[in-house]
Amino acid sequence: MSNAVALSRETTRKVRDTCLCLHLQRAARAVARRFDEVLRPLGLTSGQFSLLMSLNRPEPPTIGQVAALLAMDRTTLTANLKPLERRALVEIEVDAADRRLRRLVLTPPGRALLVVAFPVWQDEHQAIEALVADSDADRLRTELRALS
Amino acid sequence: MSNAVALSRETTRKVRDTCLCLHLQRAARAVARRFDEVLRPLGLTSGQFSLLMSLNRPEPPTIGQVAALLAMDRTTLTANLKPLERRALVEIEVDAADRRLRRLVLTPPGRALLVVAFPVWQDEHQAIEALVADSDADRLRTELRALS
DNA sequence: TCGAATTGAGTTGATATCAACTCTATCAGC
DNA sequence: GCTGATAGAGTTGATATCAACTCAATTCGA
Repeated sequence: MSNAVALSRETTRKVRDTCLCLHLQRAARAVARRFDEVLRPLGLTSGQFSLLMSLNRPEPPTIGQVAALLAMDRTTLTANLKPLERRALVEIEVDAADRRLRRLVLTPPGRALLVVAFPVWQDEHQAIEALVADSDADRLRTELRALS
Repeated sequence: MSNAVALSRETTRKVRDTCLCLHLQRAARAVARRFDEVLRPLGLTSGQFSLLMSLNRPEPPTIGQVAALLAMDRTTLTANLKPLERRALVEIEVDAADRRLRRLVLTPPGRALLVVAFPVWQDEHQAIEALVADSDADRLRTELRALS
Protein backbone atom coordinates (compact mmCIF):
# COMPACT_ATOMS: atom_id res chain seq x y z
CA MET A 1 0.00 0.00 0.00
CA SER A 2 2.73 2.45 0.92
CA ASN A 3 6.02 3.40 -0.67
CA ALA A 4 7.75 2.81 2.64
CA VAL A 5 11.49 2.48 2.17
CA ALA A 6 11.88 0.28 5.23
CA LEU A 7 10.04 -2.52 6.97
CA SER A 8 8.53 -1.72 10.35
CA ARG A 9 10.20 -2.99 13.50
CA GLU A 10 7.27 -5.28 14.13
CA THR A 11 7.52 -6.86 10.71
CA THR A 12 11.27 -7.30 11.08
CA ARG A 13 10.85 -8.90 14.48
CA LYS A 14 8.13 -11.19 13.18
CA VAL A 15 10.34 -12.48 10.38
CA ARG A 16 13.26 -13.06 12.72
CA ASP A 17 11.14 -14.82 15.31
CA THR A 18 9.15 -17.06 13.01
CA CYS A 19 11.34 -17.82 9.96
CA LEU A 20 11.76 -21.59 9.89
CA CYS A 21 14.67 -21.24 7.48
CA LEU A 22 16.60 -19.16 10.00
CA HIS A 23 15.68 -21.43 12.90
CA LEU A 24 16.74 -24.49 10.94
CA GLN A 25 20.05 -22.95 9.89
CA ARG A 26 20.80 -21.89 13.45
CA ALA A 27 20.06 -25.29 14.93
CA ALA A 28 21.84 -27.12 12.11
CA ARG A 29 24.98 -25.03 12.56
CA ALA A 30 24.98 -25.40 16.33
CA VAL A 31 24.44 -29.16 16.32
CA ALA A 32 26.96 -29.71 13.51
CA ARG A 33 29.58 -27.80 15.51
CA ARG A 34 29.00 -30.08 18.50
CA PHE A 35 29.52 -33.20 16.44
CA ASP A 36 32.46 -31.63 14.61
CA GLU A 37 34.12 -31.07 17.96
CA VAL A 38 33.77 -34.58 19.35
CA LEU A 39 34.62 -36.20 16.02
CA ARG A 40 37.69 -34.01 15.44
CA PRO A 41 40.09 -36.48 17.13
CA LEU A 42 39.02 -38.97 14.45
CA GLY A 43 39.61 -36.48 11.64
CA LEU A 44 35.93 -36.47 10.69
CA THR A 45 33.33 -33.75 10.42
CA SER A 46 29.67 -34.32 11.16
CA GLY A 47 28.89 -34.26 7.46
CA GLN A 48 31.62 -36.76 6.63
CA PHE A 49 30.33 -39.06 9.36
CA SER A 50 26.80 -38.94 7.95
CA LEU A 51 28.10 -39.52 4.45
CA LEU A 52 30.24 -42.52 5.40
CA MET A 53 27.36 -43.95 7.42
CA SER A 54 25.08 -43.71 4.40
CA LEU A 55 27.54 -45.85 2.42
CA ASN A 56 27.63 -48.60 5.04
CA ARG A 57 25.29 -51.04 3.34
CA PRO A 58 25.63 -54.31 1.45
CA GLU A 59 25.07 -52.86 -2.02
CA PRO A 60 27.26 -49.79 -2.66
CA PRO A 61 24.86 -46.94 -3.52
CA THR A 62 25.18 -44.53 -6.43
CA ILE A 63 25.90 -40.81 -6.30
CA GLY A 64 22.28 -39.97 -7.01
CA GLN A 65 20.94 -42.30 -4.34
CA VAL A 66 23.17 -40.86 -1.64
CA ALA A 67 22.49 -37.29 -2.72
CA ALA A 68 18.76 -37.96 -2.38
CA LEU A 69 19.23 -39.58 1.02
CA LEU A 70 21.17 -36.58 2.29
CA ALA A 71 18.86 -34.08 0.52
CA MET A 72 22.01 -32.68 -1.02
CA ASP A 73 22.88 -31.50 -4.52
CA ARG A 74 24.64 -34.19 -6.56
CA THR A 75 27.53 -31.88 -7.31
CA THR A 76 27.98 -31.16 -3.61
CA LEU A 77 28.29 -34.86 -2.97
CA THR A 78 30.91 -35.18 -5.70
CA ALA A 79 32.92 -32.47 -3.96
CA ASN A 80 32.47 -34.01 -0.50
CA LEU A 81 33.81 -37.33 -1.71
CA LYS A 82 37.17 -35.82 -2.69
CA PRO A 83 38.76 -35.65 0.78
CA LEU A 84 37.37 -39.05 1.75
CA GLU A 85 38.73 -40.56 -1.45
CA ARG A 86 42.16 -39.04 -0.80
CA ARG A 87 42.16 -40.70 2.60
CA ALA A 88 41.17 -44.00 1.00
CA LEU A 89 38.01 -44.25 3.09
CA VAL A 90 35.85 -44.43 -0.02
CA GLU A 91 36.36 -45.71 -3.54
CA ILE A 92 34.33 -44.69 -6.56
CA GLU A 93 33.65 -47.47 -9.04
CA VAL A 94 31.88 -47.43 -12.36
CA ASP A 95 28.86 -49.71 -12.33
CA ALA A 96 29.36 -52.76 -14.54
CA ALA A 97 25.82 -52.89 -15.87
CA ASP A 98 25.23 -49.16 -16.44
CA ARG A 99 28.41 -47.24 -16.97
CA ARG A 100 26.73 -43.93 -16.18
CA LEU A 101 26.42 -45.01 -12.54
CA ARG A 102 29.14 -44.51 -9.93
CA ARG A 103 29.09 -46.90 -6.99
CA LEU A 104 30.41 -45.48 -3.71
CA VAL A 105 32.30 -48.24 -1.94
CA LEU A 106 33.27 -47.94 1.71
CA THR A 107 36.78 -49.38 2.10
CA PRO A 108 37.86 -51.52 5.08
CA PRO A 109 39.58 -48.49 6.68
CA GLY A 110 36.36 -46.56 6.14
CA ARG A 111 34.33 -49.26 7.87
CA ALA A 112 36.85 -49.46 10.69
CA LEU A 113 36.66 -45.69 11.23
CA LEU A 114 32.88 -45.92 11.59
CA VAL A 115 33.32 -48.58 14.26
CA VAL A 116 35.48 -46.17 16.24
CA ALA A 117 33.21 -43.21 15.56
CA PHE A 118 29.96 -44.88 16.56
CA PRO A 119 30.32 -44.68 20.37
CA VAL A 120 31.46 -41.06 20.02
CA TRP A 121 28.32 -40.30 18.03
CA GLN A 122 26.17 -42.21 20.51
CA ASP A 123 27.38 -40.24 23.53
CA GLU A 124 27.03 -36.87 21.89
CA HIS A 125 23.68 -37.69 20.36
CA GLN A 126 22.32 -38.68 23.75
CA ALA A 127 23.44 -35.34 25.18
CA ILE A 128 21.78 -33.46 22.33
CA GLU A 129 18.53 -35.40 22.54
CA ALA A 130 18.38 -34.41 26.19
CA LEU A 131 18.03 -30.78 25.07
CA VAL A 132 14.63 -31.56 23.61
CA ALA A 133 13.72 -34.30 26.05
CA ASP A 134 10.82 -32.37 27.54
CA SER A 135 9.45 -32.22 24.06
CA ASP A 136 9.75 -35.28 21.91
CA ALA A 137 12.77 -36.07 19.76
CA ASP A 138 10.78 -38.51 17.67
CA ARG A 139 8.20 -35.91 16.81
CA LEU A 140 10.96 -33.45 15.98
CA ARG A 141 12.46 -35.95 13.53
CA THR A 142 9.06 -36.45 11.93
CA GLU A 143 8.65 -32.73 11.42
CA LEU A 144 12.15 -32.37 10.01
CA ARG A 145 11.46 -35.19 7.57
CA ALA A 146 8.33 -33.43 6.42
CA LEU A 147 10.47 -30.43 5.47
CA SER A 148 13.08 -32.31 3.46
CA MET B 1 33.02 -56.36 23.00
CA SER B 2 34.10 -57.65 19.62
CA ASN B 3 36.84 -56.61 17.24
CA ALA B 4 34.25 -56.32 14.51
CA VAL B 5 35.60 -54.38 11.54
CA ALA B 6 32.16 -53.13 10.56
CA LEU B 7 28.99 -51.89 12.21
CA SER B 8 25.95 -54.11 11.90
CA ARG B 9 23.18 -53.17 9.51
CA GLU B 10 20.88 -52.53 12.45
CA THR B 11 23.31 -50.12 14.04
CA THR B 12 23.86 -48.33 10.77
CA ARG B 13 20.14 -48.02 10.19
CA LYS B 14 19.59 -46.76 13.70
CA VAL B 15 22.15 -43.99 13.26
CA ARG B 16 20.69 -42.95 9.91
CA ASP B 17 17.12 -42.95 11.20
CA THR B 18 17.68 -41.16 14.48
CA CYS B 19 20.64 -38.79 14.02
CA LEU B 20 19.32 -35.31 14.72
CA CYS B 21 22.37 -33.80 13.06
CA LEU B 22 21.56 -35.53 9.78
CA HIS B 23 17.86 -34.71 10.02
CA LEU B 24 18.65 -31.07 10.73
CA GLN B 25 21.12 -30.81 7.85
CA ARG B 26 18.64 -32.40 5.45
CA ALA B 27 15.79 -30.12 6.44
CA ALA B 28 18.02 -27.05 6.53
CA ARG B 29 19.34 -27.73 3.02
CA ALA B 30 15.90 -28.44 1.60
CA VAL B 31 14.27 -25.36 3.09
CA ALA B 32 17.21 -23.12 2.18
CA ARG B 33 16.97 -24.28 -1.43
CA ARG B 34 13.28 -23.33 -1.53
CA PHE B 35 13.97 -19.83 -0.29
CA ASP B 36 17.03 -19.53 -2.54
CA GLU B 37 14.80 -20.25 -5.50
CA VAL B 38 12.08 -17.71 -4.81
CA LEU B 39 14.58 -15.04 -3.76
CA ARG B 40 16.83 -15.59 -6.79
CA PRO B 41 15.05 -12.92 -8.91
CA LEU B 42 16.08 -10.43 -6.21
CA GLY B 43 19.69 -11.60 -6.25
CA LEU B 44 19.48 -12.82 -2.66
CA THR B 45 20.07 -16.19 -1.02
CA SER B 46 18.16 -17.34 2.02
CA GLY B 47 21.20 -16.69 4.19
CA GLN B 48 21.69 -13.21 2.84
CA PHE B 49 18.03 -12.45 3.46
CA SER B 50 18.31 -13.59 7.08
CA LEU B 51 21.50 -11.60 7.54
CA LEU B 52 20.08 -8.39 6.10
CA MET B 53 16.93 -8.83 8.18
CA SER B 54 19.01 -9.14 11.33
CA LEU B 55 20.56 -5.73 10.58
CA ASN B 56 17.20 -4.00 10.17
CA ARG B 57 17.06 -2.33 13.57
CA PRO B 58 17.49 1.20 14.94
CA GLU B 59 20.94 0.64 16.45
CA PRO B 60 23.35 -1.01 13.98
CA PRO B 61 24.55 -4.23 15.64
CA THR B 62 28.15 -5.42 15.88
CA ILE B 63 29.73 -8.42 14.19
CA GLY B 64 29.66 -10.42 17.40
CA GLN B 65 26.02 -9.65 18.12
CA VAL B 66 24.86 -10.74 14.69
CA ALA B 67 27.05 -13.85 14.73
CA ALA B 68 25.44 -14.86 18.03
CA LEU B 69 21.95 -14.18 16.68
CA LEU B 70 22.60 -16.37 13.66
CA ALA B 71 24.49 -19.00 15.71
CA MET B 72 27.29 -18.53 13.21
CA ASP B 73 31.05 -18.26 13.55
CA ARG B 74 32.26 -14.65 13.59
CA THR B 75 34.63 -15.30 10.73
CA THR B 76 31.83 -16.77 8.64
CA LEU B 77 29.87 -13.57 9.12
CA THR B 78 32.87 -11.51 8.04
CA ALA B 79 33.00 -13.54 4.83
CA ASN B 80 29.26 -13.33 4.23
CA LEU B 81 29.35 -9.55 4.47
CA LYS B 82 31.75 -9.24 1.54
CA PRO B 83 29.25 -9.72 -1.32
CA LEU B 84 26.65 -7.57 0.43
CA GLU B 85 29.21 -4.83 0.96
CA ARG B 86 30.22 -4.96 -2.70
CA ARG B 87 26.59 -4.43 -3.65
CA ALA B 88 26.39 -1.49 -1.21
CA LEU B 89 23.56 -3.11 0.75
CA VAL B 90 25.60 -2.97 3.96
CA GLU B 91 28.30 -0.67 5.29
CA ILE B 92 30.77 -1.57 8.01
CA GLU B 93 31.62 1.27 10.37
CA VAL B 94 34.05 1.43 13.26
CA ASP B 95 32.25 2.20 16.50
CA ALA B 96 33.11 5.66 17.81
CA ALA B 97 33.22 4.72 21.49
CA ASP B 98 35.03 1.36 21.20
CA ARG B 99 37.16 1.12 18.13
CA ARG B 100 37.32 -2.66 18.33
CA LEU B 101 33.64 -2.84 17.41
CA ARG B 102 32.32 -2.89 13.85
CA ARG B 103 28.78 -1.63 13.36
CA LEU B 104 26.87 -3.21 10.48
CA VAL B 105 24.75 -0.54 8.86
CA LEU B 106 21.96 -1.39 6.45
CA THR B 107 22.03 1.15 3.62
CA PRO B 108 18.88 2.65 2.05
CA PRO B 109 19.18 0.25 -0.93
CA GLY B 110 19.52 -2.57 1.58
CA ARG B 111 16.35 -1.52 3.38
CA ALA B 112 14.53 -1.09 0.09
CA LEU B 113 15.53 -4.60 -0.99
CA LEU B 114 14.05 -6.03 2.22
CA VAL B 115 10.78 -4.23 1.48
CA VAL B 116 10.62 -6.03 -1.87
CA ALA B 117 11.75 -9.35 -0.42
CA PHE B 118 9.30 -9.45 2.47
CA PRO B 119 6.18 -10.53 0.54
CA VAL B 120 8.24 -13.14 -1.29
CA TRP B 121 9.40 -14.52 2.05
CA GLN B 122 5.86 -14.37 3.43
CA ASP B 123 4.37 -16.44 0.63
CA GLU B 124 7.05 -19.08 0.67
CA HIS B 125 7.11 -19.29 4.44
CA GLN B 126 3.38 -19.88 4.52
CA ALA B 127 3.78 -22.75 2.06
CA ILE B 128 6.55 -24.29 4.15
CA GLU B 129 4.66 -23.96 7.42
CA ALA B 130 1.84 -25.88 5.79
CA LEU B 131 4.17 -28.88 5.56
CA VAL B 132 4.17 -29.18 9.34
CA ALA B 133 0.69 -27.82 9.89
CA ASP B 134 -0.65 -31.07 11.29
CA SER B 135 2.06 -30.78 13.87
CA ASP B 136 2.80 -27.38 15.30
CA ALA B 137 5.22 -24.91 13.76
CA ASP B 138 5.49 -22.98 17.01
CA ARG B 139 6.57 -26.05 18.92
CA LEU B 140 9.05 -26.89 16.17
CA ARG B 141 10.61 -23.45 16.52
CA THR B 142 10.85 -23.91 20.28
CA GLU B 143 12.65 -27.20 19.84
CA LEU B 144 15.01 -25.74 17.26
CA ARG B 145 15.82 -22.88 19.61
CA ALA B 146 16.65 -25.37 22.34
CA LEU B 147 19.27 -26.87 20.04
CA SER B 148 21.02 -23.64 19.11
C1' DT C 1 50.65 4.44 34.51
C1' DC C 2 52.38 0.44 32.88
C1' DG C 3 52.18 -4.16 31.42
C1' DA C 4 49.58 -8.46 31.09
C1' DA C 5 45.15 -10.38 30.17
C1' DT C 6 40.99 -9.98 27.68
C1' DT C 7 38.01 -8.79 23.93
C1' DG C 8 36.53 -7.93 19.05
C1' DA C 9 37.59 -8.64 14.56
C1' DG C 10 40.27 -10.10 10.22
C1' DT C 11 43.13 -13.60 7.43
C1' DT C 12 44.23 -18.08 5.68
C1' DG C 13 43.32 -22.67 4.37
C1' DA C 14 40.29 -26.50 3.98
C1' DT C 15 35.84 -28.20 3.21
C1' DA C 16 30.73 -27.45 1.99
C1' DT C 17 26.96 -25.79 -0.98
C1' DC C 18 24.56 -25.01 -5.17
C1' DA C 19 23.52 -23.23 -10.11
C1' DA C 20 24.80 -23.44 -14.79
C1' DC C 21 26.95 -25.92 -18.00
C1' DT C 22 29.18 -29.93 -20.30
C1' DC C 23 30.08 -34.73 -21.24
C1' DT C 24 28.98 -39.53 -21.72
C1' DA C 25 25.94 -43.47 -21.58
C1' DT C 26 21.53 -45.32 -22.12
C1' DC C 27 16.95 -45.48 -23.97
C1' DA C 28 13.01 -44.89 -27.22
C1' DG C 29 11.08 -44.58 -31.60
C1' DC C 30 11.65 -45.42 -36.11
C1' DG D 1 21.13 -49.92 -36.51
C1' DC D 2 20.30 -44.57 -36.25
C1' DT D 3 19.01 -40.56 -34.15
C1' DG D 4 17.04 -37.58 -30.85
C1' DA D 5 15.72 -37.51 -26.01
C1' DT D 6 16.77 -38.57 -21.38
C1' DA D 7 19.54 -39.74 -17.33
C1' DG D 8 23.78 -39.84 -14.38
C1' DA D 9 27.73 -37.58 -13.21
C1' DG D 10 31.73 -34.07 -13.40
C1' DT D 11 33.55 -29.11 -13.78
C1' DT D 12 33.57 -24.26 -12.84
C1' DG D 13 32.61 -20.24 -10.27
C1' DA D 14 30.56 -17.99 -6.44
C1' DT D 15 29.28 -18.04 -1.78
C1' DA D 16 29.20 -20.43 2.97
C1' DT D 17 31.39 -22.58 7.03
C1' DC D 18 34.66 -23.09 10.60
C1' DA D 19 39.39 -23.77 13.03
C1' DA D 20 43.77 -21.82 13.88
C1' DC D 21 46.19 -17.93 13.97
C1' DT D 22 47.20 -12.92 14.04
C1' DC D 23 46.37 -8.04 15.06
C1' DA D 24 44.58 -4.05 17.47
C1' DA D 25 41.96 -1.92 21.20
C1' DT D 26 40.40 -2.05 25.78
C1' DT D 27 40.48 -3.38 30.55
C1' DC D 28 42.43 -4.46 34.82
C1' DG D 29 45.77 -5.36 38.45
C1' DA D 30 49.69 -3.74 40.79
